[in-house]
Amino acid sequence: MVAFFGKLSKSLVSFIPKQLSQEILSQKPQTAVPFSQLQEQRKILESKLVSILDGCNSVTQIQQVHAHILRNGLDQCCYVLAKLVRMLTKFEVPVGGYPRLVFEQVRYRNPFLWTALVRGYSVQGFVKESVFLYGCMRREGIGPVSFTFTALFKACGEILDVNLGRQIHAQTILVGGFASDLFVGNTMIDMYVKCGCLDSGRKLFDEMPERDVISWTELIVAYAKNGNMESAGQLFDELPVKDMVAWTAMVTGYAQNAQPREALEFFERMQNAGVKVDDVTLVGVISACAQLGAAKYANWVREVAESSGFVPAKNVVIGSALIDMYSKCGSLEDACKVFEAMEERNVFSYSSMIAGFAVHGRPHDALQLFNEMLDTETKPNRVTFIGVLTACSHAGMAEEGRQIFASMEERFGVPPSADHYVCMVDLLGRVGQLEEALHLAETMPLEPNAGVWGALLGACRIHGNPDIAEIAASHLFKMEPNAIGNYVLLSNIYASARQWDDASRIRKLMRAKGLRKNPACSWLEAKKGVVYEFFAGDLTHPESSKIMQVLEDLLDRLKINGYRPHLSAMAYDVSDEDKKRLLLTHSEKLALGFGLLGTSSDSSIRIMKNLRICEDCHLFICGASQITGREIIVRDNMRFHHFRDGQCSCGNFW
DNA sequence: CTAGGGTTAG
Repeated sequence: MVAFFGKLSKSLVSFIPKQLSQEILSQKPQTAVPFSQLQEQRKILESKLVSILDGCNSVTQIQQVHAHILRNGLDQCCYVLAKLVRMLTKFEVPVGGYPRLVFEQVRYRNPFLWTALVRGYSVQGFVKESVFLYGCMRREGIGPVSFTFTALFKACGEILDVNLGRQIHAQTILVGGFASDLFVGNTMIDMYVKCGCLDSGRKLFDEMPERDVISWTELIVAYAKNGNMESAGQLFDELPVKDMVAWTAMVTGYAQNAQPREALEFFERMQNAGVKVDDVTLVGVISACAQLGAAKYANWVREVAESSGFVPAKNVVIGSALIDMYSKCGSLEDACKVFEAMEERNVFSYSSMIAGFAVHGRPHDALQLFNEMLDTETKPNRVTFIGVLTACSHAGMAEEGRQIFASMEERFGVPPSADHYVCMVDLLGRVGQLEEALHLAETMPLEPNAGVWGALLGACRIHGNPDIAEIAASHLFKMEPNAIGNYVLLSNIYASARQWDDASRIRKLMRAKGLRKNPACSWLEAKKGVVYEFFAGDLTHPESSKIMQVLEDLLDRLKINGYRPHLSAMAYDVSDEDKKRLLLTHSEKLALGFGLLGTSSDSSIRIMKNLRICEDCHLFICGASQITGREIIVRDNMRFHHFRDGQCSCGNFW
């Protein structure tokens, strides 16, 4: 019987279309007897079978139960069969096949049986069919139950069809009573916010007769995703009973909105409130630590995770988050260790590790890992390719990059986005093919974003091409009129090309727009996790004279090795002596001087900077790493530079 | 049946 049925269902799966046929639905079904009015014996029987079905964890097991039902002439027990349909669709059995067949074999259909099918269609993404079936159900005079509506709203949220959602919303009121059902209300809020109609969701929330922590949390998350942490916080404060999920939503919300300190503060409050923490909470905290980029936090969060009993090797999400965090905190070794130890790896783990290699200037490791990833079942996604292309770009591997870019769509089904074009323009630009990069930007099939022109402008700085720089900048000034960096870059490109008038014209433009340079700032962590900050030209640090002495000494020794201060990019109308002085007090040099003074000679010096490292400092630190024999790691706002023995991992492209 | 998660660019 089982074998026979297995065969039958298989053939039906392939023959019954997923689209609903009018013919089948026009058969006359009849309303079933309500469960409460069933005979006692039948009640017991159905309940028993339902609990057996609940325990099934494969389609084969469900088929066995079904065979038993048919064998014993119970094929009109619609409560059990509704459960059966529900279980089948849970296992992603196509709803047009087997579950549909079960539905049709029952003559006396109850709301649960109908709903099971409505749900089935909706979870499999056949929303229109699901709604159509709901219409049929209504025509037959079958009243919906609350999860008929939750299924429909969930589907609308998936396909972002708010108009359909509003129609069904109207139905909940028309049919009566369902609009005030808590479950239905919550799914409606979720539907509205998923569709981007936060106001509708909020209105619904305000009008709901009954709300629970889930209703609140849904809105808190919606505000957070909209970048409105103020409203999220307000709601959170008003929330009478806060649970772990609500707290986590706040922690994660701050982390996702680039407010890592607030995220950590919230996490602390959460712990003080005695709320339990789980892996989801920790992922938010780890992400906040990644943004802070400090080893101090990295070590702290790892301890928190371990003391909460979460092992990175056994939790793929925690592991992936840690890989990202360690690589952003400058410790590629720790990132690798986590990656190696992981028992399961997915596209996030690989992408994070690949991006880690790319940003730390190890393109070959990135590409090797990409190839290893392809050997596994893991499919790369658009983010993976950003990492891979960035790696190619840093290694100057234009040809490999081109090939991978071309293979994205045809081999991996990932259509290149504007961001991938950014990588390609960057790739071509870095190797000096500026004309080609410009051509790509001008002819790409998508609308070029600011990143595309920014990459081109950056390449013009490396290769000193003011003409193409002007084209790129003209786009950028329109797209990002207030982004100071673009003006600075263009002005420096002009200055390097000795086009002083143009350079000062740009400076004037900046002034006219009221734009002021962000003060350059570098910082480093000394012992005990104390952070020291240095601003360019700022000699107020108590050890400034010692720091300057160290730098002067270094400068003298570097000059012997052939170093010359890189003055050309400075557009200031001051004497060369003053320029040299200004250069020597760049924030990253001050931090370096302090690092050489204040840390033991066997450890590496880790400096962070809020802007891109300057050309002169890059040269200076390269030399310093050779003279002092120290490893110096600088994280600027773009990437990591590992200086060792007079070489930098970025290959002088940055 | 309803709520919170990790990767990306100049």
